[in-house]
Amino acid sequence: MPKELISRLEKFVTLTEADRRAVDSTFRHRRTTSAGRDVIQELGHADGVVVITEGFAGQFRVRDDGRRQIVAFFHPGDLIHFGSLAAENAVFGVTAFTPTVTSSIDVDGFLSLTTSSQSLARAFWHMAIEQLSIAREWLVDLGLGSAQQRLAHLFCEQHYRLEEIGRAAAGMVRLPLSQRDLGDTIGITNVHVNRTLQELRSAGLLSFDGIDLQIFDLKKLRQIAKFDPQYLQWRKLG
Amino acid sequence: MPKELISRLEKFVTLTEADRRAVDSTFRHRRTTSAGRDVIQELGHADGVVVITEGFAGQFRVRDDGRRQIVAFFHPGDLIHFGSLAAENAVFGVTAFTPTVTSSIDVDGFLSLTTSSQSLARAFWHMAIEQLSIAREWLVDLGLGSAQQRLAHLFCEQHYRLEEIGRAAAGMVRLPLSQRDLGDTIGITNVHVNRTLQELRSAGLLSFDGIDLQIFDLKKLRQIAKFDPQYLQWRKLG
DNA sequence: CGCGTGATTGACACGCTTCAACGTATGTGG
DNA sequence: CCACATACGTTGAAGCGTGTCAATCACGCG
Repeated sequence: MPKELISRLEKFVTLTEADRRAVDSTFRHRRTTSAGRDVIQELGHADGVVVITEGFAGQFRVRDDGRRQIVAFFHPGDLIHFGSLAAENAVFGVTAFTPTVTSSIDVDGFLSLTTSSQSLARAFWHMAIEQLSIAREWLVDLGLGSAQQRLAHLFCEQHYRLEEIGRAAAGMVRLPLSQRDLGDTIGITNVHVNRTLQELRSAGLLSFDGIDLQIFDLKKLRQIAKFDPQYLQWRKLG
Repeated sequence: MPKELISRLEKFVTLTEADRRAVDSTFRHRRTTSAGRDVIQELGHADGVVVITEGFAGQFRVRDDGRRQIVAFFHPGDLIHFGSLAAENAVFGVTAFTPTVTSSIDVDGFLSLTTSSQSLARAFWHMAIEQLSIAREWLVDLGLGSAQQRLAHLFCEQHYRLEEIGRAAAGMVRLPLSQRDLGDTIGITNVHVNRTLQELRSAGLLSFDGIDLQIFDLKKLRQIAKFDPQYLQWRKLG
């Protein structure tokens, strides 16, 4: 089933046919979630290691006062949850921005998978470390960037990641996020997102309508964003 | 050597004597770094998986304009680098706030270690996921918190983590950070850190002199910080 | 057609930054 | 032992980026 996962793993290592079959036969529990629903409930009991195979989802926390912070975006092939490998309950929820398909595996099965093949172990480690790397890059962004810079950085990263998995065409990517969603990600209000978007638009850098993002001047946008994709690049190993 | 690492691993799983010996014999390359120096060079070539066994260090990025963002703090037992498990070069540096001792292991050795024992695999996975969890908690903090709340949160987390490894006594922990360091962590200027510290101090919540942090009213501080240690708590497995 | 959700705009308020000055402690070389 | 340098902490005043509040607009849907 999860060919999206397999091709992601092969970003990091070369898999044998046996590796591929092993992944294919263990990630079984398939589930679909419609847009607007939660794939993982915040504070809900969530077991297993979960991968997203189709759709677009975001990891978030909601505070008592209703304010929300999005801490990650997930595209096909991304691991969205590490189940009871980690805590009993999920401390972050995951919501589906589009209809989403996920596959999961229980933790013991996951550990068997990674102990049976060093290639798989290495590949899954890479995937986790990549997420850590992305989260820390976001920290740099939130800590040092202006609203404009943060928004540009977000767009650059999503564009890069979507292109990497073959979902970008001529600078165009699908990014179905409201201005509120964007604000909840980069830590500013939806009102200010609106104004900041207008700046980027009127500078001729991009167009964005809440669904599709079209980048006209990638080089300049990356400059504004101080976006250097090194944190998303890895050497592939045997 | 790395008994700090072993006791950290045992936060997550019960290790066998063989597991302990395996860890003990593989993490060998011992290195010391004096305060103020970098344990890992930003953009430098850095191989191996590295654990800190003594001291206090921070992971950071410095931008062209000289501004710095600290993205993680490391205490004894923490993994501070995943070497070529990840990218060729480190995209974040790690600097020593106190004299620091680290042990490292080459990546192949690390993978052998984790494929040889499911307990060890599970424990190391937990350690990585815990770091991911912390990074995302920081994102929530930076995205939603005021200066006061962020500073309080930082203090609460460091206190919790230090207490966990037996380095807190009666609300007192060693935290040798300048006001600039604090600001570079929570994304505000050193000037504003100063003012914010005064608020917390004059509210009778804590005292801090750049070296020692003494918390007088943990409950109220956590309330201000909206600090819930759940993201640092894990169930221990056989 | 009427409603709800999201986008847009304007006016005003405020938290934090910036800049600059000054204090204090520590260390160093003459 | 003093002169000086350096690093960090503290304080004040002014400016700016972003938040807040509120109104209006645009669109899709039942």
